[in-house]
Amino acid sequence: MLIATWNINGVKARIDALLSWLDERQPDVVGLQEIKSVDGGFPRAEIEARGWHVETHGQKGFNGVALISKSAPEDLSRGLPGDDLDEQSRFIEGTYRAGATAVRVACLYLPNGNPLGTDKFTYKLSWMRRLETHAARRLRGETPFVMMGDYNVIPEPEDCRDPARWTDDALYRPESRASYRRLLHLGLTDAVRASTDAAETYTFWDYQNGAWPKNNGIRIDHVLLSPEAADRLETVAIDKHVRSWEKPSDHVPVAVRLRVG
DNA sequence: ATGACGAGCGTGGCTCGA
Repeated sequence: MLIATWNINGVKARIDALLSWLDERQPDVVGLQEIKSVDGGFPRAEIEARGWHVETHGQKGFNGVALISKSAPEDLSRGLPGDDLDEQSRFIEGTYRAGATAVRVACLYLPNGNPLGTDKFTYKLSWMRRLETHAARRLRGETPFVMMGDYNVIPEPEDCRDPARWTDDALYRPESRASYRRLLHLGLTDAVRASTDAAETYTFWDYQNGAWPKNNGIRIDHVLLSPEAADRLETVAIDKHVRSWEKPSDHVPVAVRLRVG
């Protein structure tokens, strides 16, 4: 089962790239972040016309997440539990079946948190606490669980080109990194780091200052696996070539293949 | 040497992102 995450940075602006990538990659499930669309504005028809199933959790102007899949999910849920007053659309989750195997897949867009010293940073940290609580609950079950998305966290110094530039950024603050480590300590496996120790392994390159041609990137899009999912891990890929396409997102897809059946 | 990002919203120039 091929499961992927991609911060698409505006699904309406990126529909051609999305369709090309779906054709090429044929994922069983892909979680999108930053669709920047309400549910009614999502380009659902073009995607469904090619046989895909679409579930959205949109919001006007920014944020928004979606799950696109070959077959329809079961038990779909929208929104991260733990705060009924949170109106930002950043979480969607469903169960996908392949033969005898069911996999619970969560797609998340974790708050950026900048600038420091504002409620945006406290929102990020409180959102991460809620994610911890949710992950702990999912890990108590035995269904393979994949929790993936744009985490907006640079986990380690080697996950960026120039750590000194990020010291006062919410993506690299000790509090953000500690919270990410607490997720791992629950028993989740970072799929990319389980597959490679290679330097300069990135998933995002800024549009500005020639970041892509200079490979000045950061690794912030992560696929975390429960033990039951990690035991099934076959391959991990970062689809870097997509960053060279016309009108690209600043993020590229990250895909894992799990053994099922 | 200079200016060098992009989407959404909505029609000018903000907000938001990382």
